[in-house]
Parts: sequence; C-alpha cells; structure tokens
Amino acid sequence: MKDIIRKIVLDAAQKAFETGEFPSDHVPEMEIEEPKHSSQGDFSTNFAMVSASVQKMAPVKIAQRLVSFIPATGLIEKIDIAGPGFINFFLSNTAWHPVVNQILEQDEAYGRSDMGKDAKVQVEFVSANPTGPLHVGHGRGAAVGDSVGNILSFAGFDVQKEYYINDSGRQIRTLGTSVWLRLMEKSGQRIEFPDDCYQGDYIKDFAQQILEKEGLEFVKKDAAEGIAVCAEFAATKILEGIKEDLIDFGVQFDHWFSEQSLYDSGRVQDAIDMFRKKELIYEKDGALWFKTQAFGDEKDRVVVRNNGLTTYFASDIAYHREKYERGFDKVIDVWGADHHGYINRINASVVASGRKSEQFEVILVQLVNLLRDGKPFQMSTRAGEFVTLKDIVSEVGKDAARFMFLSRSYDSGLDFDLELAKKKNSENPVYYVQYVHARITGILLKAVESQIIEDIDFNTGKHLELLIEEEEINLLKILHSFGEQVEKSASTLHPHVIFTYLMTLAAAFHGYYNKHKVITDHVEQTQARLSLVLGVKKVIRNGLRLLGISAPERM
RNA sequence: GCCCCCGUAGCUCAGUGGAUAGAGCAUAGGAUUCCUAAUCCUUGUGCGCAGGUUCGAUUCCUGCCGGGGGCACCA
Repeated sequence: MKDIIRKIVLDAAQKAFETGEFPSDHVPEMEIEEPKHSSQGDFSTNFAMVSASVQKMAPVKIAQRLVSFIPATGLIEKIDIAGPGFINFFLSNTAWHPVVNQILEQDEAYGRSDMGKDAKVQVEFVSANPTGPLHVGHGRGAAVGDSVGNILSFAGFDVQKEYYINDSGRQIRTLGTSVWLRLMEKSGQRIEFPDDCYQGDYIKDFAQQILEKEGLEFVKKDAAEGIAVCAEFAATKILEGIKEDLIDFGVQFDHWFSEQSLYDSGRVQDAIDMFRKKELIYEKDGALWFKTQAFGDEKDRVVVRNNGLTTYFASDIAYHREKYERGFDKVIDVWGADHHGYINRINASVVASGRKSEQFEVILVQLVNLLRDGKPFQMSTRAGEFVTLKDIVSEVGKDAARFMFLSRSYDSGLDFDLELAKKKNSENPVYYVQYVHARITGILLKAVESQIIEDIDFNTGKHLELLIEEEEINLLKILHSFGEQVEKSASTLHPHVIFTYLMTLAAAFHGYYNKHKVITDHVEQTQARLSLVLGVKKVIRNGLRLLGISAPERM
C-alpha cells in the first residue's frame, strides 16, 4: 500500500514538473509513513518539507500544487495538508477489503517476503559446551536464534541453523577429571574435589553409570586413560540431553558442527599456516599471535600458547573461515552478552580473510535474571546451582517460556519470574495471543454447527464490502501490515517486533469481539465477518509460528 | 581505566529525525440470559542530566550520572 501511495506522489510530482508548476523534477528522499493519529490519515508523506529547498517554495505551497495533480480514484477518500506541510492520505474502506482474500489465498505464506533474495545466511546459536545441561541463559539464546532463523527464512533468506559443539579443549578434560574424581570417591578413596571442577550432581550420576557399566576394575586404570573415557562418556551423554532439551523447547538445528573435527581435518593448522604466510600471525614470547589490532581490536590475540596448545580463538578462526567456504553470504552468531569482548577479534579474523564486515554479525543477547516470586536465583555451572532449561520448560511450558524470552528486545536484560510465567491468567500475556486463535476456532465451529449459512466458503471472502465498522477497518489495516513487520523484524534481527505486532493484533481482535457479534441473522454480513476473523486466525498462527509458539484450537 | 548493553508511567517494557510518546501489570469502577470473562470498557503520572548537529531530537553525536555485563598465553 505504501508503494502505491509513493507512486501516486511521484507521478503527481512528475506532472507538476511537466506543466511548469515545479521548477525541478528532483525528488529528495522522502518517507511514506503511518501517522500516529487517525486524524492525520492512514498514510502521510513529508514530500513537501524535504522538497522545500529543491523547489524553492514553501512546503505548504508545494503540497497544494502536488495534491492538485493527484487524480481521483476509489482508493483515496481525501487528502489533507496539515502542520508544517505533511500531506495526509485518507483511504476509503474498500481499499482495505482485498487483504482478507490475500490472506485466505496465501494462507501459510501470507506475510512472506522476498527481501532476502535467497541469500544464504547461517544463524549459529546456543553452542553451549557439552559440560553440563542447558540453563536459562541458553534458553534465551535458543529462543532468539531459532526465531531469527524462522523470520529470516520467512523473509526470503536461505537459512541454516547451526550448533557449534565445543567438544575439544580444556573444559572437556575438566569434565573428564570431574567424573573421574567422583568415581574415585565412589570407590572409597578420599579425594579432594577441586573448585574448578564441575560441581553438579549430574557428574556423580555419570560416575555411577560408568561404575555400573565398567565395574570396580575401572578405577585401577591409568588416570589419563580413565579421564579420557570419562570425558567421552559424559560429553556424549550431555550432548544427547542437550539435543532432547532443545527439541522439547521447539528448537531443531539443521546442522551440528564439531570443534574437534576442525582439528581432526587439519583445518585449524591450515588456517594458522595460511595467516602466518600472510604475516597476520606472528611469533612473540614463544606464542603465536594474530594481528587483530590491525582490524580494530584493542590488542593482538594469542592463537597458540607458548606451551604449544591452541586457544579457542584458533579454532574459532578456522571455524568462521570454514563457514564462508560453505557459501554463506552472511554469518550471524548469537552470543551471551558476557562474550562481547570476543566480537572484535572474530570480526578481525573474518575481515582478514577477505570478507566484508557486513557479512558477519553478532547478536548479543543480554543476561537473564531468574526470579521466583521476585526473589533472584544464583546461577553458576561450576557451583552446580542452576535452573536448567529443562526445569523451566517442564514447569512453565514451552510456549510461556519462549514468550518470556521473546517479548522484549534482547538488548535489555531480562527478569524471568517463574511464578509469573506459570500463571494461567491475564498476568501472563502469552495466553492473550493464543486465546485469539482458540476463540476464533470456536466461532468458526459454531458457524458450521449452527448452519446459518449453507456451504460456508472458507477460501474466498464474500460480501467484504459489508465490513464497515471502525473496528473492522482497524483489523484490516493491522492484518495488512503483517508483511511489513516481518521485513522490519528480519532487517533488524529483532524477533520481539513480531511479538509486539501479535499483541497489537490480539488487542484489536478482542476489542472487536466484545463489541460486535460475528454470527448474526444477517447472512451476508456473517459471511464477511467469518472471512475476516478467519484471516485474523491465520495471521496469528503465522506470527506465532515465527516465534516457535503454538496456536491452540481450544484452551 | 577501557569496551558493550540499558536508563521512557508506581512496576515490567514497547516506540519514533517530525505534528497529541504507547501497552501490560498495579490502583479504582463497570460490562457476561448472547460466538470461550484466559476477554472488554472507563480512570492518572513519564522520555536520567548537560551540551551539539538539525527547519525540527525522546530518537543521531559528545560528555556526565546511575544500573548490568566484559576486559587472560581461561573457556
């Protein structure tokens, strides 16, 4: 619709120039926007204001001349010139009616966009170390990453969702040591359990499982060998658990990528050699350093320590290099805010590889404060006191949990109150949106059962011209803007845009529902209204799907 | 000290280079013989402070203040 208005303005400006009313045919960048107040029309443009210097006329005068060149159509009811020179367009009711048929025809595809032009995008998220179960912070990252992937896909990008498994390095050895020591303990030995080992009870469970599987002989093994077996066993089990927890949370990855595979295939060494040849990696104090400072980082970073061990940064360089070699035009990493210091160095390695800075983006998700009745939980993997994602999903449900994570911008910290998320009343707005879907399902069922209309056509809107109530036109406008909101959400990578939209649509529907009956004795009007609410139902479903939240038929 | 995020209504948060800054919760009152009251309607207060850019700044820039997070040859 905005494009139509824009074309009308441009055509009028061209005619005004051709007839000599405008001295210039130059059109500066202008905006077609939706004013906040209905008294300012459905659409508004600042054309006259931005053209003032070009046309060497007062904005109001430009506006008046422009409007005189806009032909009368059934689309526009009236045009006002207001304030400092805004041109306000008031559309006729009939301009909005076609949206119902667009929704019914396009159905699950309604709201799709081709703005992505099939560009290949990878969204990597969660990527938690397989050293313990996922906790609430991972849940927020999972909800954000999954939804961003869904939204980008809906907006026409070719999306792959990936999980990077940090199955190499020190934390895995620490995991093995932790299990090994618990095993020693179970075999009767007195041990000192270090603070830097994983403290959770799940470590003891693994020790018990290994004991049952391998028998007491196992503890007589060489420590290094025993630790390796423990690490392998525990990491595998934990990863299985992570996969299950994510599926229960509604998240499915297209690809799981192993860090260890980068070492096994020699890609880490290849990357180091390549950058060394380019003199972007150099030796100092017995270690190898990457010149990240030359690309905007605060200082250069170590990739190989003086003890010969590689750092995480080394495999991350190889990993990101590998991503682009797989053909992704853009790579998006979803990280917790506590990793923000890492952005510059990864970005440096990406740019050093010849990629453009815009091809790499980090979504930094701020931290979650978990509360119960307003009181904070302390969460620390090492101390073993955490509330897992699994706990949260089983306590409050997948939908409520995802709602909490997606209801606000990830740029802000999030207070997640378990008791609030559990409430099945109006304090918990996830139901507010889902209820619309269930309510409309009820109306449609009732319409079929009451047989007020024979052969209700749910594929084509009929008698839409009878939708004339203020609340109906308002709903149509909101339904119309869904695609635009999808594009906004995709271009800003902010899923909460979709949630805010759904809340607006839900509020408009509930208000309409309470004021007007859908099913009445007026058959044509009933058919029109059924089509309208069916359209609302489909858009609610499409929106909720982007967020990974279910759309229940009944509640 | 440096870096990132945030500072908008009593609370939790949306929002925008423009014309009258919104929603939920909380508070108070009201609506259901009728498609699900997990709903609706009515009722107040607000852009942390100071400069700058601009015709116009709550929005962009700088500084300050306040809150959170991060600054390893850790992961």
